[in-house]
Amino acid sequence: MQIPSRAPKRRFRRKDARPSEIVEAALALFTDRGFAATRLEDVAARAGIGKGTIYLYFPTKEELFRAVVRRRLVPNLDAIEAMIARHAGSSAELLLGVAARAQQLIATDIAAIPKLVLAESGNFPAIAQLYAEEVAKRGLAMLERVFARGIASGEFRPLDPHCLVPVFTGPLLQMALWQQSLGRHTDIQFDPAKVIETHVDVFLRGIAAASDA
Amino acid sequence: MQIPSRAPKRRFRRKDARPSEIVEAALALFTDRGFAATRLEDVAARAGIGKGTIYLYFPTKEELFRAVVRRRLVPNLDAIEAMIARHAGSSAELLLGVAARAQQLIATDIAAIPKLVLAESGNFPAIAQLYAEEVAKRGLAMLERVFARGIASGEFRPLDPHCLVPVFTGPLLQMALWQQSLGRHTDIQFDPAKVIETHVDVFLRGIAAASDA
DNA sequence: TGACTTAATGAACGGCCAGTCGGTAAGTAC
DNA sequence: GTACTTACCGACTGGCCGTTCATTAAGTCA
Repeated sequence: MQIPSRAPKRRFRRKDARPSEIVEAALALFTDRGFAATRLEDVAARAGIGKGTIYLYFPTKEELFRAVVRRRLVPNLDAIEAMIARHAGSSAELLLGVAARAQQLIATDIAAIPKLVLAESGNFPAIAQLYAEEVAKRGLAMLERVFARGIASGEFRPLDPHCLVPVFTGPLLQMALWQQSLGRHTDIQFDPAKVIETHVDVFLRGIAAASDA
Repeated sequence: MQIPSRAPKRRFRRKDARPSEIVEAALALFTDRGFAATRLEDVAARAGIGKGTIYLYFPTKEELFRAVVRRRLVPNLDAIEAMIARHAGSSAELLLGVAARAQQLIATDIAAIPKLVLAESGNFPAIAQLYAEEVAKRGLAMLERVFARGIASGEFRPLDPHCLVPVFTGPLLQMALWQQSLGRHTDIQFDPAKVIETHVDVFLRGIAAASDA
């Protein structure tokens, strides 16, 4: 019934490489169009394959999104977790390291993922849950421990570690979101490196136990 | 051609009240479904009118969104601006007041607007621009002035006022976004009041010029 | 009361796209 | 070579929803 319209394109069979290529293409398009507005046909085109091929590897568009989060974001969290585990110096130095790492990530396309999750959490609870469990919960626990340690050692003031987490991450998140959304539609500019440097400076001074510069 | 199917619903003519009612219904639905996923038919139903009626007052769905931003968010910005203008005490007290005001707003449905703008900025540049010009730019200038004043008076350390703005607003934004998205899909809880209190405490101590508690 | 104005209605239209599936061709075994 | 397996393709379907517009009825005025 279907007349293969014209010159059929050259095919290659590469079962192993496909999933990563699709995830890569999907993140790139989700990043600048949003999840809902991205057509799977375009993802396929960018990955250099046909639309149907995506369905050989991912059962639905939503599952593809979950794969993007798992393959691109979670490994970075692992790396930060490892960094914290192996750290020996002061807690303040550790936070500086975490912030530096976050700043690196903000410069990559990975920074778009939080925006996407935020935007789609209403329509795709499964995505929100994945992110909450595998990203937010882990990151929260991680930072709470860092703060608790610094307080226990007398380095930081005795503030609630749970409350300190969003205080610390808020400005980092704001930089990531700004770059991914409003920053593209206005002449207002922020230099993420400078803002984060200021933030860490202010934050560390603000939680320091006593005399400290 | 169209057979008015069944018992036509009772009509009322209320030209003046319609726009606000529509905006109200739209914000409520946008809030928990997102902009793209909200059907105009549902907005109409919630406002107690027919679908076509919306088009008597708003030319497109996008324009309706712009109206939501303008009617609900901008007046609050005006209020904060006025508060700053009339303030006489220290800059630290002023920032406390601004944070308290933000905390109040976070408890209302207005907190959903930033999430919506963020989410749709890619697909609707006009919305991003409206927000950037009439909300972000004004808010930025406002806070920069507060910081500059505090620095000039010797109350704050000489940090870059431009960089301080996202440092100050980041945690506030994060609380608003958390409540509107992830907070609904996980058992991780934050008490916005406590987090903001901690933030302001840490922030003020972090930017204070010298000895100060 | 009847003529007129205009707010309000909702069926129908048109365009879009996730997901399906019959079919093609690259690779493989013999 | 021939038969077979399976990665891959893309036209098509079905449903959704923003927008239109012919029609209806509420209000107004003489």
